[in-house]
Amino acid sequence: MFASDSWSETFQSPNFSKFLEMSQLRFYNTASRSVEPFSLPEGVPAVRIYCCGPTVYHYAHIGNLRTYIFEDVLRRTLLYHGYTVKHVVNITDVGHLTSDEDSGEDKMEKGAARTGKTVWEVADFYTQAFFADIRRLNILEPSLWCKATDHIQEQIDLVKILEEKGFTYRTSDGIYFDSGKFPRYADFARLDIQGLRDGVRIDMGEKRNPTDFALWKFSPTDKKRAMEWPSPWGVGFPGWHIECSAMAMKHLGPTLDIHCGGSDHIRVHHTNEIAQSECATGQPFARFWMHGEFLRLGDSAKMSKSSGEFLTLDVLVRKGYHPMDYRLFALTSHYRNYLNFSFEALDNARESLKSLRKKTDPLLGAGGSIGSAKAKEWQAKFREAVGDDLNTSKALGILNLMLKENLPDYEKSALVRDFDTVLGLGLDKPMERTAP
RNA sequence: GGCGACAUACCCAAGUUGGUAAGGGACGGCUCUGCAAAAGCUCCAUUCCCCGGUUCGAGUCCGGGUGUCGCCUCCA
Repeated sequence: MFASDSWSETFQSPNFSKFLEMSQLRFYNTASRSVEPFSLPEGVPAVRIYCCGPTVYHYAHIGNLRTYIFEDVLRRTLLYHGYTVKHVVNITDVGHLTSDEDSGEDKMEKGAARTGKTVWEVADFYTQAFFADIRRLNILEPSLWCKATDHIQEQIDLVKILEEKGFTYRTSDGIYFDSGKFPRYADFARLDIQGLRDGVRIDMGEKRNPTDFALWKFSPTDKKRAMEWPSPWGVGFPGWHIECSAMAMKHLGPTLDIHCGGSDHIRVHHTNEIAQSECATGQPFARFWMHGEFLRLGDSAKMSKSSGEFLTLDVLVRKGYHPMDYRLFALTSHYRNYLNFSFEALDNARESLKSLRKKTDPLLGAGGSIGSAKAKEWQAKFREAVGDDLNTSKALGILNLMLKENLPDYEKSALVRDFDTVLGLGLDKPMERTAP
């Protein structure tokens, strides 16, 4: 072995093994606050993913949609890396109150009051509107959509288990989870329990701990709720958090591989899901927790449904943008970073998609497969970028560079199709733009 | 007030374990048409909020400062 071998070493084993290592999927796990290699436990045939879905009391705004795009890219990346995926998303159509203190209004009833419809009509209307958004954004349908109101019995059963194991107590308005009996309660969100206790603003009411939450709420005595069910504890409705645990475990088993949601869910919702699920089963609830960061608005407008004004996909379409413009916009940044939304930025994305399509459309007719070493290299780069905690921004850069590369059209065509299985920009078929 | 995040060109944005700033859009220039547009080509950060420090070498590490934002109320 000569010293001059350094050149050939570059193409031999040390780097090849490094390449294999690098092509391993890596995801940021909120539970550990670090990027970890992802793989499936022995004997598990499919990746079990549960994503917190919409509360269907209003339209989804573009911030919500950003999270679903992130989850879609995750799903597509797992498929791209050869995994089978069992993906469950819930539709919250009952029990989500406007406050985590278990004292606010029911969002569904609020939606009904606003629109003059029944809660069931409201749920159906916004569920359909949500599905329409999902389709327009080219988001893959989950393996299963599940509605909270279709799983009332499962939720009651889960509360019963918690009751039998001594994790619950009764107050005048419901059955509560006693977070004081789950020592690891604060760990996931790294909560400062003492600080919460000291916080003057929290009105505990009959709760034993500030972090306790309702598992089952009793219907008010003075009026009849539109949605209520009998239970061993009295007529009422399930608390918001219990639905996710009940449905996730029913459809995916006691332990999930990945649980997703928006970053706002870390502190309360997911912390509560972990507490109630792990207390019920004695097993870890999710191996990976992945959270999408918020979209931010440049100035005055707030991404808050509560404020009454927010941007929906429909609004963007009415302004002449194509849903894929928004998808590309979302893909330009990393899902764990804030993304600043402005119409100037969206214009950028639109122009960017136009010029991208100018390069890829002529390739549409060219069939072919990825054969040459050079093409395989581009594929490996893309695969590594997207597998590195979903670095879509980098992946987009690779797409652009690849298109400039000197490769035969049939290979470029094959690569575009290949990349688009993850990007989901619809580059594999023509796109018509109605607006100017 | 408490806790936390972020700060890269006109805009969006990537940047593994420090090794000498991806990509996209806009703008400008050029080519071809030429009324214009379209299209193609090309240019575009000696520099990463500021000040110190460690280092042969820092956007990347450490300390301090400034700024923006978020959470502690509802939000994906």
